[in-house]
Amino acid sequence: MPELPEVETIMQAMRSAMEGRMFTNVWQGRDTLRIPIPADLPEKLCGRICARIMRRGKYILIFLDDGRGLALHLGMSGRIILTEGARRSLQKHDHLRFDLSGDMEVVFHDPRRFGMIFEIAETGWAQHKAFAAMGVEPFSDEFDGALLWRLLQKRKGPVKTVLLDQRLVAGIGNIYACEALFEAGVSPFKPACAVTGPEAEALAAAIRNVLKKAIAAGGSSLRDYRQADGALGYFQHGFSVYDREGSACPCGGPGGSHAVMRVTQGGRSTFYCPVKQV
DNA sequence: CGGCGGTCCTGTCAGC
DNA sequence: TGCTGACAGGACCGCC
Repeated sequence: MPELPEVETIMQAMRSAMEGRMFTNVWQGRDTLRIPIPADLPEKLCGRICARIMRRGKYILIFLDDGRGLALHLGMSGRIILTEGARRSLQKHDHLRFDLSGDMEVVFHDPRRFGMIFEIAETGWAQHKAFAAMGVEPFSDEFDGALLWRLLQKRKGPVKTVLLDQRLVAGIGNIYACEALFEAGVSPFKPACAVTGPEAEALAAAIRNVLKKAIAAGGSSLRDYRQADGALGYFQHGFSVYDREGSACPCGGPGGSHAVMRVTQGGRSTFYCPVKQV
C-alpha cells in the first residue's frame, strides 16, 4: 500500500513525535510478520533516546543514541499510529507498540503481515541486504532524465513493470508508476530499453512531480492507508488514471471522449490512457 | 543476472 | 443473508 509519498508522510510525523524522546516501554504481539520481530527489542530500546529518523525507499529508519537502529517496512497494509497523551486500546493486528517519554505511543499495525521490522546499525546500514542494491532516490541530485534513461536501457521488460523494481529507482509503487507514465505520455507496454532520451526526461520529471504532489497531499488513501495521526491522505482525488478504469480520461486528447483502460502486467493492475500513452 | 509466475496474509466488495 | 472469487499501496523465492 504505502509508496514513497505515504512512507515520507508517516516518517515526517514520526520524526516530529519521536526524535529526542526516550523509549520507556516496548510491547510485542505474538503474530509474526514476514520476518519475525527481533525478540530482544525491549532490552535494546528501553532507556535509549530516539536520535534520528529517516526514509530510504519505502523503509523508515529509526536510529538510537547508541548507534543501533530499526528499519520498518509497511508492506501492503501496514500503518503507524501515533497517539500523544492517551492510551490506544489494543487492536487486532497490532504487532508492536513503543511508549516514549512525554506520553507518546507508537503502534505498528498490519493486517496482512507483509510488513517488516528488523535491526540495523547507524554505521553500515546501507550495506544491509535490504538496501545494498536499492536504486536512486527520486529526489536526490543524481536522479534526472539522463540517469533514468541509462537505467532503462539495461532492461527489456515493459517500462511499467521495470519502474516497480526498487533496484532502479527507490520508492515507486503501482499507483505512482501509473500516474507518472500517464503524465509523461509514455506507454506502459513500451520495453524499457526502447524509451527515448526525451521520454526518459519527461518521465523523470513526471515521477518527481507526481511524488511531490502526493507528499503535499499527505499520500493517497484508498483502503487501509492513514497518516500517523489517523487523517486520510487526499491525493487519491488527484489521480488521473489509477483506479479509474472506465472513467473519462482527463487527457483531453484527440478523438474526443475516451475511457481510462486497465490491464494486468506482471500480476499488477496498470491503468493508462490509450490515446495519450502510445 | 533478467524475467516471469507463484506465494506470503487478511479484508473487502461484487455478483450470484 | 451467505457463499465464492477477484482483488488490494509489496517484495521474496525459485525456476528457466
